[in-house]
Amino acid sequence: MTHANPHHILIVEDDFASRALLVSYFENAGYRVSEIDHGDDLLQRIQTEHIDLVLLDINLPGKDGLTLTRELRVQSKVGIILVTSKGDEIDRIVGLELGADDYVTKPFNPRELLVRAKNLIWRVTDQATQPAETDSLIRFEGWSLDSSRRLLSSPDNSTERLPEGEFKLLHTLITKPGQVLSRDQLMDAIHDRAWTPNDRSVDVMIGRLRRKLGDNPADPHFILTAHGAGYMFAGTLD
Amino acid sequence: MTHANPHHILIVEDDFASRALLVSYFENAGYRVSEIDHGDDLLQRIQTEHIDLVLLDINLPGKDGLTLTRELRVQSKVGIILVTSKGDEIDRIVGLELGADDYVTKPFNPRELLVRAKNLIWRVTDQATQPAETDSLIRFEGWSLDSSRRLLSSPDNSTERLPEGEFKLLHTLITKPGQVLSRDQLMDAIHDRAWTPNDRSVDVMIGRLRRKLGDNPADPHFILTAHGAGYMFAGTLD
DNA sequence: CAGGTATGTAACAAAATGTAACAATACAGC
DNA sequence: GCTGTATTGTTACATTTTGTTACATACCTG
Repeated sequence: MTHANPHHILIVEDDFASRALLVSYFENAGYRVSEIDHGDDLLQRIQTEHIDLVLLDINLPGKDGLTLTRELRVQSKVGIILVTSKGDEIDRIVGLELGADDYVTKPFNPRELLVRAKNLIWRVTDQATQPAETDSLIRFEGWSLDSSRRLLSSPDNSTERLPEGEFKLLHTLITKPGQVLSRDQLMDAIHDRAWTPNDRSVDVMIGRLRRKLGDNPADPHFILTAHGAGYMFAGTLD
Repeated sequence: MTHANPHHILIVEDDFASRALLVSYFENAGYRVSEIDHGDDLLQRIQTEHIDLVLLDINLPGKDGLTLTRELRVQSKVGIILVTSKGDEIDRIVGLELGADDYVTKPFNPRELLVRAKNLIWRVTDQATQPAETDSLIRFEGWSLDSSRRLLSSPDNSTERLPEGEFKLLHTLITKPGQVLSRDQLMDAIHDRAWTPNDRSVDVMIGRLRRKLGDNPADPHFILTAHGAGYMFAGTLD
């Protein structure tokens, strides 16, 4: 079966025969397949190409598959299936613990491999329903937020520059409208840090933002409080 | 990941020993675990409770695990891991083809099971980045509930903002009109927590909601009491 | 209709949030 | 480095929301 927009699978395997076998399986199943025989520029490719699933041999020249798994997972949510040859159970579990979604052992059952790949791609691409973020100008109800300069303009055309923290906070909320974000998530977005109980810094910053947005905290229009949960942006994006 | 709000795993397994083993694994790992010994009301539970992952035995009395997998996948993106006892490879692949994310074979390696569950939950909850609801305005008999702003408007056009808990409670009831929801289900919807006997917080919150809806508890129009069972929304949705 | 159990809710207690005032920190320009 | 300014973090206390308790009332069963 051919897809109008097939999903893209990257096979990283140094053994020619194994690689050819994998490629033929997935091409016959209608996928777009790329192949490389080492993982040294894997991170680069993941960043610059759109890849849904990586089939990663554990035994590779240069960086091994486990190292690559860890590095990959830090910066990407791509699906990762490890390909192992020996029966080394520990390696495989370590692979999972480093963030791989699954592993298959050679010789593998092609039917099982295909269905696992298909299910995983469904999970990976399903979540990709995220709004594009490169919009440098976000408009809502007469207001606008210029992401490139952190400029907030009100409907009466006055403009002020938001501090880094307040900007990140507003930007995080505004890119997930209607969704409650926990203090932990907001902390993470602002400072790449976790939230601890008794930390009121998010609340204070929400208060500062509300004032700049003309929001009355007793009946806010833009930033709502979800008691016991976090905050939510409730404005309407243009 | 904080344990303040642990992820919720549902174990469906008829064999007591196996079930107890699984429960202990996941409880020790800090998850919130529920267990049932048959799958007949599994679909119902998935709809009314927040569940991140289902561990599903294939051999079950009543509906078997494969049937349940297919039915589940039609209406939910919940994580599904099949638990198989015998080495029947075909069954397992069929399970994957029906939409299960993974399977484990008894006797299973607890370390592997835990890390697979953890990775899958990461995928499942990560995608929970759902786009804003489309049903943001619910109307009933002159009243309306604006989900995006937590606003309740009465027929005489007065409007008030509901607190988070009351909003979630009303929203849960109103989206299942005519259906009795137990205190446990309501607790789960409000706080992602289980209900314990002697906990009257749901009742109190129902009382607060009734007052705001102008409902006389002795003869309520919107929120009916199902004695010994729970509560039910009885209004007519426009 | 007595007795046990479940629900309604007022009154109170506890927890979470809003925010002013201040302290600490970062950072630019010198 | 130093100084002044902008930004962020902390604390304390007012307020709001939620949870608990106690008792009145309602319901069910025999």
